Amino acid sequence: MSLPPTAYVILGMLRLGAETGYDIKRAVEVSTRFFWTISEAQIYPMLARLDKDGLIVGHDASHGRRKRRAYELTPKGEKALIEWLSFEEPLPFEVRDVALLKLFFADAAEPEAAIEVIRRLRSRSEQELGVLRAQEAPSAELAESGGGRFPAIALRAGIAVHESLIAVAAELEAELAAESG
Amino acid sequence: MSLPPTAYVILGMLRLGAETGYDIKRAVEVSTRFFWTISEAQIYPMLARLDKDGLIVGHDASHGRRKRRAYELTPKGEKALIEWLSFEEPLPFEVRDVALLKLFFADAAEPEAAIEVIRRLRSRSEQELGVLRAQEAPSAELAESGGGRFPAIALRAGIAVHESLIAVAAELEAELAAESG
DNA sequence: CCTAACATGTAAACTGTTACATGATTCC
DNA sequence: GGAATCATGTAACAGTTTACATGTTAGG
Repeated sequence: MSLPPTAYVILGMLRLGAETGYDIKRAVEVSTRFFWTISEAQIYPMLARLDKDGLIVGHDASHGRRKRRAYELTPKGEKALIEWLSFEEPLPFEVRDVALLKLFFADAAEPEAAIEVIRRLRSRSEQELGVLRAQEAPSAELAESGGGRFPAIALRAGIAVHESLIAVAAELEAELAAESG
Repeated sequence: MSLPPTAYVILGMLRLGAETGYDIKRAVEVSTRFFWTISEAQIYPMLARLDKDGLIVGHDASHGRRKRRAYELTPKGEKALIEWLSFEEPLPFEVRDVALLKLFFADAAEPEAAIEVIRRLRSRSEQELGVLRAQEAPSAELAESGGGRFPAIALRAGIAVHESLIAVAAELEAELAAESG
């Protein structure tokens, strides 16, 4: 019974305290989306499947008339999560980035336009960095309250990636600006 | 007439000297795949479409009995490529990385298993770095022969990303080893 | 002679997103 | 009263990959 990474995102988020599909969605938006995105349309069917497979259990937690279904990990689900963490498998690093793609082909453009391509790449990464930095405080809090230190650590990795992209872009801008006078 | 990024990969590669679908496939494998992958099954249909749209022209270039179809950019195609480079659009940085995902959820594992997760992440990025570094010489050559400098520049960005991931992982390994040691 | 590389293409399957549909509750 | 947030779910669509199908030619 092998599960897609999406399933482990859900198991992992339930372990970190999320209860509903909606909780998971919000948690992903501010954390794992930097290295693994999942959408609503994947979450709800996957919750149903994991429940059916006995990795999680759901119960009705409606507030009055408001529908709400809360889930928690079963021992079997926790075991599956832990085993996945230690499972040896290929770990491809897949990136889709139009900004870097444009940089690669920037020889086709005029020098000024090429510099602009780099500027936009840097600006994009600066924005991403801002979002990531805004998560530093909440995830440090989570770590101190005993909720786990690794979310903050993974955040550090994401920050490092964008910082290095910004550094390369800034260097490049200086180089190219110097050339064109 | 808006085209998917895949179309620009093809236009860009033709501009850099590729002639056939096969050429494009090989070029992508050693270059753009680090920030944008495309497969055979996308290349050939897209070549046909771009030809139909007048952005490229194909002619038969068979060697004896060996089928071969060579394409080149039309002025319209080159214009489309240049306009795309300057086109303002959102530039999402999408990453799919199981290694970072496991790092995020590593609190569920025993400390030693968590360190192993980091080691594997580092080892993965070291391998990727090796592949990227192997491209430095050929892409520097391309730049010196007047074939364009930006492929080498984009490579620098890829190298920087993995170097920063390796640095973070090494730091982390030392931190965690000191704690458990 | 045989293997690797050259070369083109398609069908089926799979994955994932966008948009839609629906409605309750809380806060201003 | 209205907007934002909480909350669940599906259908249609778009994009991508895998596997298959086929054949040539250069080099060891």
